[in-house]
Amino acid sequence: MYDNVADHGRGTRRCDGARCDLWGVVMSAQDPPIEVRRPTMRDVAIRAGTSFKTVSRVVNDEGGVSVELERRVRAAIAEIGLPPHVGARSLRRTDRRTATIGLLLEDVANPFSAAVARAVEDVAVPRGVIVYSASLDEDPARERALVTQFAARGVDGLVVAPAGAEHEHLAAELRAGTPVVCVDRIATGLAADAVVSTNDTGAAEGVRHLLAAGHRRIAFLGDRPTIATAAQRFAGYADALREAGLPVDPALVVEGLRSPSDADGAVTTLLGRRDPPTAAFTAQNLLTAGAVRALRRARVHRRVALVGFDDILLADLLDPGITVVAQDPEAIGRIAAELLFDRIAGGAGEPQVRFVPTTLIRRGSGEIPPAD
Amino acid sequence: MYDNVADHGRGTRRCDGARCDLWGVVMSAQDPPIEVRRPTMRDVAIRAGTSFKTVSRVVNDEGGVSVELERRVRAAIAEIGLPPHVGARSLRRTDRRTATIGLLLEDVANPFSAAVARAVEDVAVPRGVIVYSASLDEDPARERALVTQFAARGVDGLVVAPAGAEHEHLAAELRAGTPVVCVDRIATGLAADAVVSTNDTGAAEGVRHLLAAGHRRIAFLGDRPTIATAAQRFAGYADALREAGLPVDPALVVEGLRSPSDADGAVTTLLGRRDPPTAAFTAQNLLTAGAVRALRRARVHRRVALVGFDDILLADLLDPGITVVAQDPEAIGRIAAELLFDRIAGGAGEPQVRFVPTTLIRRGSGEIPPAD
DNA sequence: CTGTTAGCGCTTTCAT
DNA sequence: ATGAAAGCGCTAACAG
Repeated sequence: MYDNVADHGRGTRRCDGARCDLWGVVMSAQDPPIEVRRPTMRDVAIRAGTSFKTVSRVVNDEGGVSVELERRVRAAIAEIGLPPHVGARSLRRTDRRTATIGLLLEDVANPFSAAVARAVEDVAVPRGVIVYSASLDEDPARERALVTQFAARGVDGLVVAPAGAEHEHLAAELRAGTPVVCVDRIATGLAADAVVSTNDTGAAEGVRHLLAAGHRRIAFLGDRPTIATAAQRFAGYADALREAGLPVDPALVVEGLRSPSDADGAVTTLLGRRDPPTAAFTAQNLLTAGAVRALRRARVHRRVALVGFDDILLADLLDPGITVVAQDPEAIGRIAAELLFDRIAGGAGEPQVRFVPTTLIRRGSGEIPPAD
Repeated sequence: MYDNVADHGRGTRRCDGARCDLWGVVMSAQDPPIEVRRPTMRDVAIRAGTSFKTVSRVVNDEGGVSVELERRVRAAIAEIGLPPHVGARSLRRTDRRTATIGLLLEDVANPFSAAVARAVEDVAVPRGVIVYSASLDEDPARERALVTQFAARGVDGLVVAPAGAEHEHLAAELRAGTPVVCVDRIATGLAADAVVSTNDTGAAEGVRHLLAAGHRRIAFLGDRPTIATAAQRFAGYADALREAGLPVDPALVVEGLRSPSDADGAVTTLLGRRDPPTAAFTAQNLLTAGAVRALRRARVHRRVALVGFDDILLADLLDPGITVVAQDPEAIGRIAAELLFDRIAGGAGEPQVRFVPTTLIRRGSGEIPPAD
């Protein structure tokens, strides 16, 4: 919007040209709102025949107001209303709180992110705190811009699933006194709390499950390895193979998959090989969906085993049901929000990393034995 | 949080007891942030050897600043930074804009709501506007409280999927000059724009599809009829039956279902009847999931036809695939956000209702002929 | 107990 | 072209 809402400082880009002064300078006068100004403490004070400081005292339960005056003030408020003005309050208050936090996730439309968002909200709202939310799409520039936007509105804290490897903008927030908690991914080098799934051991458990069924040629389908979770899940895959004395066959590892159709294509290619894998491990929810699609199309969904990381709705109703390493996004979101509010309340001490365990859910696809 | 963030006015409840003064009065002094105060225009001005008004001019591209001074100001900003302060700016500005909107949906974790949220964000963020989001869970009191919270932070507009039938709090926002756009549901009696699916004709199309396959005993499974969308979808069901000259059999209509397991139970009960339905129409995404589960457990998923309203991930991979009347949540969110920004920009004129068409997607479950 | 004054960071208005 | 002063709505720090 206004070009100066952008960060003016330290090299972050300013107004991006075309979109400057977007909403024009004045509001159109057509169809004017019936009531223009919301009542303020001053209005209430006049109505109650007192000073606005007294109104402030009443509203803040500061005490030291006679019952009679308080009664009059409350009556005035009941008549004309007194919507709180958090911006003005935060401006003057020593703690500068806005009762607002920012939430930055990969994509609020992804079921995992959405569940995390809901859990964060459920911790925040009962505390009277409301939540900005935004999607990053793995774009570090977008993350920086949104952190700036949130900071410009004085959020009390940030919950972030960091995109990319560079976290100086988050470190700057920390330095300025805004607590940050990472979810889903640990921001390496950043002194912030983090709440993550047991990605490596969870993935290893899933792959071990396939190994136990007798598979030796297990494909790995993952997102970009620059994404920490993707890398950790691959590490778990590799660990499990190593334990079993098997090498990681690069021909069976496909990374950098960004969508269900990417996964679909990758599986289709793998199945076309001379010696195709007898099982696959998909390292993310949407990739699992894509893999299932490919297996069905090739009509091998009852012959090729599949274990997916992260659960999906309806996965149990497919035939066979999809065996998954389920995460617990509600716990991740809840714990992250709790840690954040601890820090906002002044909680000190070393940053902590909380691991939320995954659960292997056997539903059929992971129990298919190797065909050969 | 602070008890006075709650609405002080007009009977809305104040501090709810236990949660008053939540975060304590002062921030703990342990582990103090390295840098306490973010730089302001005054700091930059001192550094540049000018007045802070000049800094304001530079930052706002107001013009009327000599090139030399502007250079110095920009240099100072580059050195010490100048994070924008939207709260302070909005306080003084005539338009009072905060470049912030509020989004109130049924449940941000529901795939439909989540897709709407993402679409709204994608319209807002490129405009430099960020989004508060919250879930209502069909609770009108929660809606009122959250609208108050949003208003207390000076949102420029609201996108709401209203819970309940009473919209006075939204009317009050409208009167105070804050535009409101409804999504998913029309708020009757409220002079606000709305963007909704063609619930009645869409549902009718789905039911007609079952009738065309020869079904005469078609069950309806829906949410609470007090929810406008649920009522409209039922109306579509009834219309389609009426067109076919069939009565609505109350024994086949189950409403008030709130969860997948509710739907599961209802279908199981219906199947246990002497003359069970040969087909079912489920009026919401999660109810469809529950119904599928029940049909599978009873092993009649290939004998009893099913059409669901609203699409679900993986619905195409089930066996049979689930025939759905798909909504277009991305379009709903995008159009709602566009309408909202039009109003924020001063767009006048009568409130408009935009209908977003649904699409029947045939996948198998809806094409099963009646068994008898 | 009550009110006055100052000032948060910024834009507006008005001088210069 | 530049700056000083006022003030947005509120809380903090002092009066009385």
